[in-house]
Amino acid sequence: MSTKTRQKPQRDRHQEILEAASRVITDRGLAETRIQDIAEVCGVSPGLILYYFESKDRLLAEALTYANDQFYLRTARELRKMPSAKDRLARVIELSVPGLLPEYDLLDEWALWLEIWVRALRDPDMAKEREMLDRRWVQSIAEVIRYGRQTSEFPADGTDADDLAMQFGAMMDGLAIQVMLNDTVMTPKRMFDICTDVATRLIG
Amino acid sequence: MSTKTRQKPQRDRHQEILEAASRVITDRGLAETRIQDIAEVCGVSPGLILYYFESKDRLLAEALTYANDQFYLRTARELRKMPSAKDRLARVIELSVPGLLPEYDLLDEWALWLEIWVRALRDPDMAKEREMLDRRWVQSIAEVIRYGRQTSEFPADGTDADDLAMQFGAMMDGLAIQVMLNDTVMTPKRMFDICTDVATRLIG
DNA sequence: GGACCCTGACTGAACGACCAGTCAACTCAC
DNA sequence: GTGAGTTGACTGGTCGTTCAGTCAGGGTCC
Repeated sequence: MSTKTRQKPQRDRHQEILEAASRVITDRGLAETRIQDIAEVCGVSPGLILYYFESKDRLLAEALTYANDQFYLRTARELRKMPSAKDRLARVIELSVPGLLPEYDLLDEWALWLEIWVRALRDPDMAKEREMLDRRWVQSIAEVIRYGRQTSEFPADGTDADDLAMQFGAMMDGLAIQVMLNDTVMTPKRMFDICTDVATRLIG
Repeated sequence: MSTKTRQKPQRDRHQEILEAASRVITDRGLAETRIQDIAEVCGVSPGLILYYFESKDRLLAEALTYANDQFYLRTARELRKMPSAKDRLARVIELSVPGLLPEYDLLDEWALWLEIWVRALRDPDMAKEREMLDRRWVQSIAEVIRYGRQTSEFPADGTDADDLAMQFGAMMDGLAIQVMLNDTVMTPKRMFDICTDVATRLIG
């Protein structure tokens, strides 16, 4: 919508800074991220960053989960619109393979996960946050399974949907790490094939 | 326990520093590791660290893989001595669960893996090194499987041993991340049970 | 055996680069 | 005019790296 006050009130600086920060973190890595870098991406002075966030540390912590949060919300919305459980599952797999879909920055998403994990090692708050993000994602895989069993697309006699989702998710995490790190053997396509194959065998 | 008498030609400073460095990295994290910290653990001046290593960066890179290398060699030796393939597999699982065995510092091993991954994201040399370490480990799982099929402890009609080892290894990686990060649901015991269960179903 | 020198491990003060966080001053919409 | 938003120079501290110098042991020559 058009506004006469075209500059400031419209622009959400808080969010803008979070986006810039997660951009810089994916590019440079958490440890090499400087306030100056974030300010430059925003086209703003370094002082302003500290005007909106009480410290660099807090900003980085928020930025780490921000991008993942956005990704989850987008994906959950997308999945809900698909009528077929098989399509939903296929989409989940596609979205879990780093670098498979060029239109998504899945490599970036995964790079942020790595940084979250490292930080969670020594920051209990981040550890809690990670668990929440992870649980939520595994939960939505489980829901796809339950949905498919309900619509009879998947056989209903298998393992508990939550356990299945958890094991399947763990395997995808492990594979994604290899793909993300440019493993010569584990290419995006290979990971996709493996996941599809395992899904067919375990889920339906 | 170290006396200030300087005469040990036996003492390998290079190795001593690598051990101190990986100790500090596991305690403080790669990003928070200072040369001063490493020097203190060695009971030595900061200058000496740079006397043995051309830069902090090189030292850290070496230290990251050093501990994992030691772990692998120790484990490979141990496995070779066990006559039963089932015992070997059980041991591999035990050794893959962070925090399960108090006598091993498995949490430390895994914390170093995380740091290796993050560094490998932007350091091609480290990426190559990681792939080598990973491949070696998966390979030794595959060998356990092949060994068990040879001794008829495992059924021989299953999937290709290398593929199996790779999928199984990936799942353990994913689960280990959760355990390592103090997930409330994924405890060491639960991971162990899941791995044992999956191993029984997939391998034998 | 002792005087001398050489080597190299080791020290720690000093340097300089870098950077998070502060703050006084400025802008501009209301 | 007020105050939220914004600037950018500045401060204080940290830390990697350098380097001139110390010191102990061993070799060599007399």
